[in-house]
Amino acid sequence: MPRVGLNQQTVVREAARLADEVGFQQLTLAALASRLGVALPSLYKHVRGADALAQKLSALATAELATEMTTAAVGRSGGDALRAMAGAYRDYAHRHPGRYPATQRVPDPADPEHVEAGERAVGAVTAVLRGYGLTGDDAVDATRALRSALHGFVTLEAAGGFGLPRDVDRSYHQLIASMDISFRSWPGTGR
Amino acid sequence: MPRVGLNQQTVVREAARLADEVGFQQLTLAALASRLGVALPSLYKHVRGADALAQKLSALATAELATEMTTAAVGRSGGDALRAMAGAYRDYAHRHPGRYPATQRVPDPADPEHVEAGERAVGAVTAVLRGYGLTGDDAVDATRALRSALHGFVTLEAAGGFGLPRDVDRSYHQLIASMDISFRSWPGTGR
DNA sequence: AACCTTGGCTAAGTAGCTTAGCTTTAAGGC
DNA sequence: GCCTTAAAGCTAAGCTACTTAGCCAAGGTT
Repeated sequence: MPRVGLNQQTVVREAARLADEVGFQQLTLAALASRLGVALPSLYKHVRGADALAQKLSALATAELATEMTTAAVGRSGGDALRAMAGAYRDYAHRHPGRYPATQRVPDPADPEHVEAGERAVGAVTAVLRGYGLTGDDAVDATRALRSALHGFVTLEAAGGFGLPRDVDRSYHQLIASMDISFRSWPGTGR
Repeated sequence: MPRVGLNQQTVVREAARLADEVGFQQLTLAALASRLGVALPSLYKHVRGADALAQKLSALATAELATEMTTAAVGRSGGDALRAMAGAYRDYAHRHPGRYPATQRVPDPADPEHVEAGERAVGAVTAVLRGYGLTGDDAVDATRALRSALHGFVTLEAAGGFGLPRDVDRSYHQLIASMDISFRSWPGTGR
């Protein structure tokens, strides 16, 4: 039988494509193998198993997301940067419905690329917040707040949790606008 | 063989307990059956299958969460009500780590109790926002914002997504304080 | 007491993941 | 140009989990 010529990268990339098509939960080794034209156990030559594949997919998606967030914010500051980054975040989740959930996995400490990607993503947020004059503990709190808002919104939206007809784009716009206001007066919010 | 005397309610309740112990993803019919002292297929006399069980569990958890949110906010208004409700929300997620994820499932339209529970939960949020003078489209946007923030925070926290040592309780407090500020000036945030 | 509904059971089939161990390809050394 | 060998594929087999089919007994109803 002619070799297909796979390696870890091709396998993980195809898994990402498949996940976007069928959903992260429905990503299965069997489907992936048949997509790659290979018997299922052959995948084990390239990834250690289903869990390891999910972890690698997480690393890939996190790196992509970090890059898009960073790119969106570059050359902007303050509310401008915030809106651009938030837009890029939700846009990524829309374009890659199967990869996005993978980004929520905690980076594998043994995978330097994964760790680096996670740091880049958080760093992008931190950089935007620095434009509001937020540093130290305030920056940590604000980063958590922003990540919560973005992730929560995108997740609820994907789950179909927003039942009402009210335009979801506008709701997102309002959410980001409210975060902008919050960040401007952050240190005065509760201590 | 002596009958155990199960019914749907006992099965779902035990599933909730088990989920809290082992995690929602690890809730399995096999474990549930052995916990109830019954062979696995016997469960099918009470629930239609694994998916239906998850849906029933969602209904149970949503109802509980709605009740706790409502109870926390009763007799309070404005920021006071907001803080109480937000505290109850996160507290529920902490006390019931297995049930909480189940609440994110969209209610089954064919299950009136489930639908009602979902409406109660959203209604509790809406009621709090009415205390800020938010109604109509503004209320819809603000509800989505608040749900996103709460759900996002709790989810990231549960996933271990907050790596830094900075106190998570304080970050949550700051998040709620910032939402309070946002809601006070909501109509002026972006239109 | 006979009946029949219901809650339990065993058996068997499906899908998904994993491991073991074999074969063949094709790359590199001689 | 052949030989060796690492790597990439394969089949076979076993595990866990869910589901369906069909049987049997418990226990309430008439």
